[in-house]
Amino acid sequence: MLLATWNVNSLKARFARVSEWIADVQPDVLMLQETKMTDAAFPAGAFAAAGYESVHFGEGRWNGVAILSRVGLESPRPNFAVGEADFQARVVSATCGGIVVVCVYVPNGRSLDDDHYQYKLRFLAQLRDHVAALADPAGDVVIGGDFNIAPTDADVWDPAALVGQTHVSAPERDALGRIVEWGVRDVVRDAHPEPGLYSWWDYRNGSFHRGWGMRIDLLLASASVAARTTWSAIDRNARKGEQPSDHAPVLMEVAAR
DNA sequence: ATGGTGGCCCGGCCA
Repeated sequence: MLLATWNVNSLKARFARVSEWIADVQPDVLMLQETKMTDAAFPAGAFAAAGYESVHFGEGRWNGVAILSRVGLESPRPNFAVGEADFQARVVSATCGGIVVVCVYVPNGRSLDDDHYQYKLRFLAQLRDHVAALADPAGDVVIGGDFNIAPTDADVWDPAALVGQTHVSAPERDALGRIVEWGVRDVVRDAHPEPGLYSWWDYRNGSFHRGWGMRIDLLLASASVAARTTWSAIDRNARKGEQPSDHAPVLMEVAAR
């Protein structure tokens, strides 16, 4: 079973590229972030024609998350299962092929002194509680998405350039750590210890070609899924070419139980 | 590295 996550930075702008990528890669489960569309605008029919059930949780201009699956899609759930509903469309969950799939678009944070950064930290705490309410760490769970956090300094091109900024600060890394401690592993990092592995590059300054990237899109799997993960990768080729997203898809292959 | 891009939608926000 091939699972993937991709921040597409507008599904409307990226629909052709996403469709081509799906046809080429044939993922069984695909988590999308930043669809930037309403539920009414979500092209569920086109995905159904390609063999995928889907659930979309959108708001329109910003955010928006979705799960596509061709191995079944049960118990679709927009937003958080515990606490107050988030005011933005940033998390959607479902069970696909026996795996509890949580697709998340974590707030950016903007800057450490911004209210949005405090929102990011609250969001991460609630995400941990959400996952704990929906799933058992002894079961099959994958939390995938754009976390807007580089877990360690090995996940950024130049740690010195980012001191004092979001994505690398200790509080957000700790908040991510509390999700990991609940019972998931960063399967891409487990398989690829080398530095220079990134999933996002700023559109500005030729960052992609200069290698100025960060690994902020993650696939976090429970122990049983991680143990059956046979392959994982970041498809940086998808960051090339005409009208790319600023994020690359991240993939993992899981053997049957 | 503090913005030279790109998405929303059409001036300004967001990443």
